[in-house]
Amino acid sequence: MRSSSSGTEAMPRRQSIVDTAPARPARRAQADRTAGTRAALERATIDLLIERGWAAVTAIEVCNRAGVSRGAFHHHYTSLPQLLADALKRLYAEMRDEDRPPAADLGRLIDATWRHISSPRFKAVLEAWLAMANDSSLDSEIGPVVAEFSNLVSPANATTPTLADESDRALYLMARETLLGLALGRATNRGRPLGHEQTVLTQLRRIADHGIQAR
Amino acid sequence: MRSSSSGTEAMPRRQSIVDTAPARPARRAQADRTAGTRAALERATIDLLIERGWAAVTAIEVCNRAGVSRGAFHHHYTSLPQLLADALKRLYAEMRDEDRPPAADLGRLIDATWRHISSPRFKAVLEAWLAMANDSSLDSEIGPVVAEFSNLVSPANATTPTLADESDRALYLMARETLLGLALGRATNRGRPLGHEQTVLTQLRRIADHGIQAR
DNA sequence: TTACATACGTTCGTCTGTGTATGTATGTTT
DNA sequence: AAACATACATACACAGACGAACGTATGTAA
Repeated sequence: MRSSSSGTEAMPRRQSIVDTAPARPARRAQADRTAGTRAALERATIDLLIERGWAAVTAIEVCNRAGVSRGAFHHHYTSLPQLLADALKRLYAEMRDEDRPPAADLGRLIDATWRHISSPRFKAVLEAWLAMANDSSLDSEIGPVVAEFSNLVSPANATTPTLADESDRALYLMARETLLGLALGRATNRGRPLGHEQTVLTQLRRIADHGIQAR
Repeated sequence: MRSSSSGTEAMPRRQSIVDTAPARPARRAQADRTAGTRAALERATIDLLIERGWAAVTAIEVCNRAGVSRGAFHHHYTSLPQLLADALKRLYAEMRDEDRPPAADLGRLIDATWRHISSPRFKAVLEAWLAMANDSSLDSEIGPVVAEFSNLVSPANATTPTLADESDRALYLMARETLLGLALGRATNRGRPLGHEQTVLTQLRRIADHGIQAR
């Protein structure tokens, strides 16, 4: 519900100058309550998404976990997908804030990508991707947010100046898929790295560092 | 209901020799019906799993798609997870039957793995993996089947004689993760390959063919 | 302090899905 | 052809989840 304070839009006011400076410096406590419960709900949503998958994210479960009533939930969000969308937005914002300036070379770029992908929170992104592929009606509500995620960890990065070199670009694209494979392995292993993860990572790093040879 | 019925069969029969050779060569038609509807249900299950994901695989949907009644379904399977398990077993059998003798070199081994992973049906495996990670109670019913899948496309292959060489083994493990990343990309793209898939595949093949160099 | 807006709680009807009878038809055996 | 088993259908009872409607409490402005 937009806070377009009542009446303002329709009738011509005599002293409209007066409220041109609403400058409401108060309005804090309420806003804080709102921010608090919204944060609680959205965090509970993401946690649930990571721990038990998309289908388990039900309004009831989220509310229980966040410690708020279903009424409170419905006061802040019109529907469950709405909550999902906002929760993913928050997650995206958090992950992006941790982002560092663009990496200088291929190795560091891969490291940066791995930093994102290896986070436990990345499972939430996986779940969102799958959910969208499985139910196209979600596209309208959470599509835009998910698209932003793809930018965080995506071939779009592959156009950065760092990858001007064509073969570096191909190498990065490949590395990204490898890392996604590892993330998938973690996701299907309750977040724990698989046994061969280190082997794969060092192999990948070696390739990134030394390029390709004929043997 | 056990047929411990009225006396008749309890009495010693005069020509009991007659039924000592039951040798029922008939029993065809019924068996065919059974096989037919079971196949229909299991195929519908897999199709649904691929198209709309784990959560969408509901008994009602499966029955509608297979064109059988819910009663028929419950006649053949005690529960929905039971059907899922049998459907996955069938899928596994199909994929394994297409398997060829072990590849001779690293490149062919990667190709063979990619043949499995790039199949549209692989999305069903992905869904099963995620579902099991999200709901541990599924472990008892579909856990064993899913474990067999892991054998089809897994590091277990990495112990084949073909990969006696240690660096080949590491390379294969990495390649497998890369391919899984690509499969994930297809799954989240409604089965269509992503734009950079070919780039990644040729890059991967080049590495497998030529090894690593210092540049 | 009155008047209102916002935040939250509770109850309700509905829908979808599941498994359990119980009925009926079609094979199968003797 | 009678007796039985198997295959399938319909009806029912129940559980979980959703959104709407309505109630209450607590901040906020006049």
